[in-house]
Amino acid sequence: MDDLAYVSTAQVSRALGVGVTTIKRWVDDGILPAHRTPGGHRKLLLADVLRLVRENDFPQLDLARLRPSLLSGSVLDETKLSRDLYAALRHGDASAARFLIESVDRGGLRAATLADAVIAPAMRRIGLEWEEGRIDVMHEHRATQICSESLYALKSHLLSQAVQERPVAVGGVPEGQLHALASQLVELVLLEGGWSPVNLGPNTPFSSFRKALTELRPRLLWLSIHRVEEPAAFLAAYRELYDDAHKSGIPVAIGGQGLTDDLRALMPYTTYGDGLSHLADFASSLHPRPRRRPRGRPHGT
Amino acid sequence: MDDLAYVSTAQVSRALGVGVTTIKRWVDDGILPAHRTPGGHRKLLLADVLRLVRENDFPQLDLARLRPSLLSGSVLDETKLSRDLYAALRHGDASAARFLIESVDRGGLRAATLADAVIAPAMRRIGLEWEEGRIDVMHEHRATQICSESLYALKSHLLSQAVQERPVAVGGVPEGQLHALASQLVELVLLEGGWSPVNLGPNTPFSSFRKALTELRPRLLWLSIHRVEEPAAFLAAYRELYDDAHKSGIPVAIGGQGLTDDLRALMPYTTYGDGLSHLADFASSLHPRPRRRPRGRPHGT
DNA sequence: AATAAATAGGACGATTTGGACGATTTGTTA
DNA sequence: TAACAAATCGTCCAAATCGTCCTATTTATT
Repeated sequence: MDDLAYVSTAQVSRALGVGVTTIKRWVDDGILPAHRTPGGHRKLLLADVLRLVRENDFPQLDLARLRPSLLSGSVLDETKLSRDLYAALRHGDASAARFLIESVDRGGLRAATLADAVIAPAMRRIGLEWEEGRIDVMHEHRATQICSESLYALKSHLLSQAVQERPVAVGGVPEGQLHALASQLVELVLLEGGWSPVNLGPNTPFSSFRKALTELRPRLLWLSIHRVEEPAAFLAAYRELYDDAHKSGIPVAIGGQGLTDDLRALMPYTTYGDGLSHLADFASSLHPRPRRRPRGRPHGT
Repeated sequence: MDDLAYVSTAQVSRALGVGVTTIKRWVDDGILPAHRTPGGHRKLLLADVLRLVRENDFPQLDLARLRPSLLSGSVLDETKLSRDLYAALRHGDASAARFLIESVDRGGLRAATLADAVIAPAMRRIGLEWEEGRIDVMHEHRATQICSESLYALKSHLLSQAVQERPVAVGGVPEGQLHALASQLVELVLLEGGWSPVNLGPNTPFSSFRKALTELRPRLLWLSIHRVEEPAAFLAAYRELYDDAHKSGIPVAIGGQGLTDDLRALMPYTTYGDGLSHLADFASSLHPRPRRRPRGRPHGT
């Protein structure tokens, strides 16, 4: 009875902007396929609705309202997801990539898992192919853009069901570095963990992070490191920032593939170099997230 | 049905003071976009109607009649919007910014207007304050991130009601340049104009654009120029790209605040340096959407 | 002024839509 | 398991919309 792939007539009618009676008639006339419960209630397969809307020129108000999972019952397999995502990114299929990434949310996978087990492998593989000269930078850029866009869509989704009163976390990608994707993933992980992330984006000077510490008074600071050109200068600047944060009692989480073991050994705490799952755990140790149980009849969504 | 986004032909005809038949004809002629129910009833998006009204400068518009709740008092004023957006960005109020940017679409403003009259002034003002040292880079970065996020949300919205069969346009920001915002706005403008934009993002080598030309066979290439460090090298690389595109018969649109008059004078076609409205016009000349034809007897014969 | 082409708008029967109604089903809570 | 509230059912009917045909108006050319 937990099959989320089904939607009711009322849900569809709201999403398509027509009356409930009309939906019922469409089903009865065979325009919309539907199953019936023993009691006679119509159960529409979301996939059918979406297909008909796309194939014909149906009105469509807000299909996002029909959020429940499209993956009827099938267990989410991160490995397969990652492979599918890789294929979609490789061929520049934006809508497929977006669908896959959003399905992660619908399927109840954690954001940290999405990052570590789905997106990271896919992007790493694309990066590898680029280094081997099997694809152009163009493909890599296109993949990054599509990924970024899909992640923003997902964030928008998480944001819509977020509660108030969240501790602030500030972070970004230090100066000289452009890879914004990792920082976006951190945003998602923190958002899911009940935080209010403020992403300063790529190429942000260390001084700006320090400014943000005093002005925004976050309870966590994160840094994504993609590659370190000059370790000495980097370490010096980082230590200064770290001292600042330490004085204010603000923990620092730093990670990314640019964070080599050599580097890590020389840095004061706290790294999440082994993946965003580490960061998620660390963050939730700072701010244990209260769990809610949905109450009452409304099964809507 | 008092659902918010859709209106009927009769409602529009009353609000605009024209006959119902006329509205129907406009829809049938493609002047006014509309969806169809399976039964054949037209469903017009309020935003599309407002866009038409705004652009054709209707003499008598009783739009308050259409949706009092949506337009309550707020005659969309780009100047005010821009000021409000500036304030939201300045204070890091992401949800306010997102609301403002989405309200532009609800109110029927064109994407090009959003870019030229709302976002550009707000971001320019923030950039100015930064140069004058009145705010930190942090604020500028935060504003950019918030803007970017809101624009992605808007794009996602436009995408959900897009049709198939769109010509492809490819573009991005050339190497050495990081300001991705402008390219995002181009994406929106093209999307609204019926294109399928492929954004290669910031810091894309010229060679990649050329690769994209042969591989994706776009019908338009766009470049966003934020700042040119070495004009000579830039011009050389650009000319090479332009020649490639020209050979394939692909028009090139180039613009951005880095495109000074000096530079422009030395470049082969087609610039949109004066704003995205220019780009929108240019793009729609390549892929014309149905417009109101001039009345009377056609010229010549 | 006369003319042709294109748009505007009213009228018609036929079709579609959506709200209202009491009866029934469904999922959660006691 | 019983009780309950929310959601859905089927049916009926008024209102809205459809497509078509016909005529009036506007506009640019002759």
